[in-house]
Formats: sequence, structure tokens, C-alpha cells
Amino acid sequence: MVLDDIDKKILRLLQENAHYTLKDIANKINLSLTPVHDRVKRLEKEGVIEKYVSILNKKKLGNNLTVYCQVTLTKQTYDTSEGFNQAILEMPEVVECNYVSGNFDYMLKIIIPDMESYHHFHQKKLSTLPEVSLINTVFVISEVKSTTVLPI
Amino acid sequence: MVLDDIDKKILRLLQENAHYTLKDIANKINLSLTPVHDRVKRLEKEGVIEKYVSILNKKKLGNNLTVYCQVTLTKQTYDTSEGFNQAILEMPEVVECNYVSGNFDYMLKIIIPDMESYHHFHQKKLSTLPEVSLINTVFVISEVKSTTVLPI
DNA sequence: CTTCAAACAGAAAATATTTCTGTAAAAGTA
DNA sequence: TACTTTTACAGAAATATTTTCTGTTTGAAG
Repeated sequence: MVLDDIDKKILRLLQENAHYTLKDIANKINLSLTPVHDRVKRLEKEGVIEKYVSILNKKKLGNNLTVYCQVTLTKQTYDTSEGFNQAILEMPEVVECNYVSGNFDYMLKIIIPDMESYHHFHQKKLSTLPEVSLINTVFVISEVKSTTVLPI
Repeated sequence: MVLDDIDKKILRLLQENAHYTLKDIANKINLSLTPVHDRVKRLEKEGVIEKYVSILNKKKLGNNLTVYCQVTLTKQTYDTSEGFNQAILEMPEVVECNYVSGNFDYMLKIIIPDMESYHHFHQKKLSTLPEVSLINTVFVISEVKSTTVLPI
């Protein structure tokens, strides 16, 4: 699973735009269709390319508020963590959830219509989880950067 | 720019998999190709669909460390903010950067190979920015959830 | 040398997207 | 009411893309 320079070029292009055709890519990297096709299929099979997704505009969907929630659990046990994790996976407004080091246990990123929805989410969905002890909210005032492009 | 139920179904499908064909979508929502095609093009044109991207596996690219940086600037002026923003946009390891409320000014998400790279990034790239006064690092121990799917 | 595998090119076959033509229902107008 | 316009959709033809197949070249292994 070693990536050579051609693989990396292909990945950089596909990260930018999943709708580039094989021909587009072939032209951009000066190859014929065959090797581009073979490499893309190999990268998919190996799991380097996980999936192709559409990025939607959150504001146009009515999601005008982004917040980070710093969550502390009641206990640090495996069962508590697992219970929390499962609950989070069911919540569509939680787009990111990481178990972290520091003064709290989890860092969550929430995308939601407005402050009222957030109030509801906070009071009725998150703080009511039996595993949750403390929530500290950090409000996003302005988005500077948000990309799915990973450094290659 | 009102989204009806059919638009929403299409968006939900495309968020999941940008490689669903028009036929796939048409079958799943019981329509012919034409309206599906027309609606997708309209959603693209209106900017509801921003772009199509490939999601790569960060570990398979050698990026084994994720961290959040909570950054405080030296001043709160416009020029300071703008200078910082511009610098951040140039840094490929910063995949997320938001100006936030609270005890610090910015929340950054960094994806990077390992602790050594992070040390270098922290010491040589981030803390050396003239706008940066303070950096508090939160290390991700384990990723629970990470999705590009927005609630519709 | 000879064989084998990897990387590529070109072309044919199978699919998908795009464009075109047309119908039906709903909304607006005289 | 009668007429026009618009919207949403269906089906089919044209175009483009992906997938598969055949074959060449190159370099490494026996």
C-alpha cells in the first residue's frame, strides 16, 4: 500500500472534485485512461479513498449555528463511554465527536439551525444523557476555514 | 429556493454517496431520470450542493494525530484577525478554523502525521505567527464520529 | 536468454449523463 | 370559461464516461 507520486496526484485531484472524469485526470497528469482507472480502483479497494460525498451548504439548509461542546462524563468507565458514543452516533446535529485529553472528555461539533434549536438540543438531548455530567459550549462566531482536503 | 420533499430525498442520497447515478436516485425515489436530473442541476446552480469531494482515509495517508488548538490572539483588531486568517488558509494541516466566543479566540482542528510533526507545527508554524499570543492544545485520543452529512 | 509481472495504451462494450421532444396538471390572465 | 404560461414529469436520442478487453513495453527474477 505504498503511494507513488502518480497516486498522490490522483488523490489530490479527487479530493478537490470527485466529479473529475477519468479523462480529466488522465489529461491533468499526462496518462491514458487505463492506468488512471486501475489506480483509482486500487485506491478505492485499499480504502485510501473511503467514499465520495456531496458537500452541501449548511446555511442554505437553514443551519445557521455551529457550536463546539466540551463534554465531561460522570464516570470514565468503558460502559459510560460506550453508552455516550452510541447516543452521539444517533444525533444528526453532531457532525464530529472526539474523545480527548484535557479538562473535559469529549469535544463535539454541532451544526444546528439557530440558538433556539441549540437550547433545545442542549437541554433536552445532550444534558439529559445519563453519562453526561458537564457541558461547556463554545459558539462559532465566524467560519474561517472548513475543508475535507487532507494534506498528502 | 424552497426545498420540497423530493429535493430533500435527493440531497440525503447525494450526501451519502456522490457516486449514485441519476438512475440509482430515480429508482430509490420512484421518479424518471428527467426530474432527478433537473433537480440536481438546480440544486447545484443554487449552491445547495456546493461540491463533490472524495473522502480519504487519514491514517492510510499517514496522518495519525488529530488535535484541536485553542488560539488566543495578541489583539482583537480586524487587521490582526485578517492576518491570522490568511496565514491559516495557507496551512494544509489546519482543516478547520473558526472564530469563537469564550476564553480564547479561535478553535482550530489540525490533522498531522504524529507528535513530532505537531511539535514542529506548533513551535515553528503556529506560535511564530505574529498575531498569536497563546495556544492551548487538546489532543484527540479516539475518534467517535466524523461526518460530512448535515441534518436536512 | 526466457519468463513473469507491472504499468501503460488503445479500442470496444456497457453505462451514465445530457439534450430534445412532448404530455399533463396547476396557476395565472383576459 | 377559455386561453396562455409554467412546472413537473416521461421517454427517447445523442453524447460522454466508465468498464472491459487485447496487446505492447519494460524491468526484474529465474
